[in-house]
Amino acid sequence: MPQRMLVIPRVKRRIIPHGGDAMKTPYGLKVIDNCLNCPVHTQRLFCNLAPAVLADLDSISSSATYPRGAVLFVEGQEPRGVFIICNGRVKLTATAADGKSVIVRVADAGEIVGLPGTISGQSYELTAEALEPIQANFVSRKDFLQFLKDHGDAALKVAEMLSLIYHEMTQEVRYLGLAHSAAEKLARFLLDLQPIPGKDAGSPVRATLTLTHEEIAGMIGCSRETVTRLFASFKKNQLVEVHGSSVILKNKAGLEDLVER
Amino acid sequence: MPQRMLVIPRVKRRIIPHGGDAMKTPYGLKVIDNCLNCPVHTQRLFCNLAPAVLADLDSISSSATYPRGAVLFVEGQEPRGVFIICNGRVKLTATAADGKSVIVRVADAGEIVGLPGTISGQSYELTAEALEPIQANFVSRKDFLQFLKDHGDAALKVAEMLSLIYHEMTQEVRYLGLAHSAAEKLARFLLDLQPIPGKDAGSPVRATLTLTHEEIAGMIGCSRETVTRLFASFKKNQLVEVHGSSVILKNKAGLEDLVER
DNA sequence: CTGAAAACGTGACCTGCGTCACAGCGGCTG
DNA sequence: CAGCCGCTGTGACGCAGGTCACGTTTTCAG
Repeated sequence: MPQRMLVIPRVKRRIIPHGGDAMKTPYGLKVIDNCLNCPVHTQRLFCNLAPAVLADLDSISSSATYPRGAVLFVEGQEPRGVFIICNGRVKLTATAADGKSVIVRVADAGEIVGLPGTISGQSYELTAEALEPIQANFVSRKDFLQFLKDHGDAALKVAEMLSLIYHEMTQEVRYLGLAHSAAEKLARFLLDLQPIPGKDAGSPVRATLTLTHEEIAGMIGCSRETVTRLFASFKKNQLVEVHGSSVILKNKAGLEDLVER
Repeated sequence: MPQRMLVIPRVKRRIIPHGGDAMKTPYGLKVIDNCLNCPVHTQRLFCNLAPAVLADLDSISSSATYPRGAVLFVEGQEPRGVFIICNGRVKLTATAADGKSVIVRVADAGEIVGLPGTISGQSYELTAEALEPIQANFVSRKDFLQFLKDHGDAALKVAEMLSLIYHEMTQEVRYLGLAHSAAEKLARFLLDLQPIPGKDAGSPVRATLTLTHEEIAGMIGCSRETVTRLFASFKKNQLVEVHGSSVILKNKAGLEDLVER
């Protein structure tokens, strides 16, 4: 497999517009220019950390935007540091020698990628690629480790984050190891989607699905064709409805049946 | 599936004798009675931590021994705390509703189990069961979190451990997701075994394998019969030799071929 | 708008391995 | 020492889903 470029400049997919009125980049991102103001940080990342600590983090991080398809790092690389995602999503994949790959996790805004490698010093075990145009803060390994040494509470927070991504990884193992059929895996995948909070009382769950069939196949461990076929069969059986990029789980109980059994 | 007892008192397997001249329990363990003296701690666990910190840890941990088959915790339980394994090995499995299970990781002496759940507060995601009679120190969640708050360097160390178990989990995903055949998975499994350090210069690698075919099947994600059949075929093709519980990789290159391709 | 590439849809084929069933075989245990 | 249970070994069978091949639709850059 040829070594891929670190940053693939091609931007293929339609830009997903983000709400808010911040400055727009060529990729349609709103730019966050300061860690202290970043809503993501205060909400999820290092919540409850003192502003002084955040300011410290800000001083060592450098922000950048990347187009869709940009590769933040490749598995096997020496860990250079962590990327704190401000905006957009990043997919983390494990790749085999023949190019076959499994999407282990999709990191959303507010999450950190490259954390385990950076902490342990072992080479990155996954490849990180932007699913959409993203903005991310990079913190070098050296600076980040020093930052954690200086701020014990941040270190604890990092341990918490590691626990969360460990949890997501466990889900992945369940997909790959504990399913009897591809249908079961796809059903579980659909049920795991974040429901759109819009109308919550209504029973048919809606969710947005910005992954291709091929990417879904990577996540649940089957071939692209199987995903296509299963979607067709699910539609026929009134389990789901697909309109563009939004999925409606028409019969949630039916999907749960597929998983439970 | 019936809820299993927390501790299964039956001891079926032959006791694996441990070296050393410490006191022997009914299970054949040598007992370590103090964290400060425990060779495991100083070597791997919280290495480089100040003795005062270790003493603190000692004061909040309670030691116990468990027979083979004892279940330290079950997936889905509220996280009660962590178990620091002093002696013996613990297998961590994810189980499906129908009883099918995947061994995610085997934790050796010096490692901690129950860490992610304890840190994040989410319920244990795996089930921990003693593969052999073990001795372990239990630290309650409350005490452990306080301990980490008090000792920032320990928190960093915990983050490191989490990174390591994350790494092992990644291996598991590779087994389950990126292999073309069961033969490839078994070959990778055999190559991942810890070689016995005895005679290192000799090319045929030796390793001890204290897992049953069924357990191996759980680790690489296939059926017990397939493991048996593959072992037979590997023997026929002069790839491995099995003598009791020790495995000799006669043709390491041949095994690597199976993995690479 | 328009052409090309990516994504989706579907049929045919075939094989790897799960499943079932049962047979030897140690080795605890009473 | 007898009987039982857990582990290993092997054959037969079937099918889920991978793979290939190709057509259609959608996306998007210039």
